Amino acid sequence: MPEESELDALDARLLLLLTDEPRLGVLECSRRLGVARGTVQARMDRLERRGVLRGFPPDLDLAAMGYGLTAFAVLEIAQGRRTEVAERLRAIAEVCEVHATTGQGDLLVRMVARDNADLQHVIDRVVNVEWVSRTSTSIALSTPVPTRVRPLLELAVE
Amino acid sequence: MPEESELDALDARLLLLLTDEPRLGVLECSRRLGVARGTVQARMDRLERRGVLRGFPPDLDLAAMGYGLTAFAVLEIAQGRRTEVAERLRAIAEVCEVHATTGQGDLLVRMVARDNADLQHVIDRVVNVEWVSRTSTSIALSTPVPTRVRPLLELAVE
DNA sequence: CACACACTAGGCAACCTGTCCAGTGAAACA
DNA sequence: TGTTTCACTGGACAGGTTGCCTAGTGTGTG
Repeated sequence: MPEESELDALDARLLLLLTDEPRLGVLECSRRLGVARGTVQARMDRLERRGVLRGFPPDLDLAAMGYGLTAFAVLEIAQGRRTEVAERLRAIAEVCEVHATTGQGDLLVRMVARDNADLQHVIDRVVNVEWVSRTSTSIALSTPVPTRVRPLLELAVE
Repeated sequence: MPEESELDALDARLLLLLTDEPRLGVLECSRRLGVARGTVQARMDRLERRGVLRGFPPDLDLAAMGYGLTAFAVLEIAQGRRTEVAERLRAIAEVCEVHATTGQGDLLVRMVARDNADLQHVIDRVVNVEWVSRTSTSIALSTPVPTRVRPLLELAVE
């Protein structure tokens, strides 16, 4: 039984369809793809089992929720304190994402805020976390390419 | 008619519920929240109209799809060429996200790759884009805080 | 006091879901 | 070559859900 972690064309077409119109049900998908309903159902089950398809979380627009500002911070932290720092960052609601990256113990943080005053406050909390030494923060002015997976799916369709 | 871009407690509880169990239908949500079905329906319609709720896109695990590596690049670009550079970056499938940030014309790029060789290839394509001057790239080793919105919703519940 | 508004509670037909089943073609195996 | 496995098709079924609508209630505003 080969690992087969690759997506075949049908998987990719299905995911592409769901990406464009997430509300579609299994039946409608089967019609659009020209396959039987059971097939679509089986594919979705398999994708979930394999962990490729995690689910269908609501896609929220933070800006529309009042969090119009996004900022990134690169944190340089004390040796061996990544876990502790990450934990403290996790406790800050406005911190939306943290990545540990190569380099001397760096963390890349994405955060949001309601306005400049709020952002100042959030940044303060982030950079004042214990064991954080040097930091450099920059504000997102625009997002020329919003988070996307579509192109990778298109590749998989062949 | 006030702007009212704020979420009230019910909105937040609904979104929280959908965040945890996205598959729930309107009826089930109404049961869990202890309100009438029509109310949930009305709230969801309103959230969509306001642009807060964009939809329910499939959440794909790129690692499970074979793209196990994530890298970030900060690009310094020639004055006034942000649009052109962004366009060329958009054409690269592995580029999953681009933000324009404060600083001297910087772009923050997130990209993925299948393995080290592939990553090398992707990075090359990104940093060789026209008008890109200095670049600095780092590889994501882990993600202590995966993309999340939940804490902000919890704040809104009060 | 009247009106608008949000919510509740219920009813209806059309549709979809989960779950079976039998039949087919192709690839893998002995 | 004959057999088994597997994915897919096409169809069936009951039960739940959706979209849509109506009527009644309570609250806040002018």
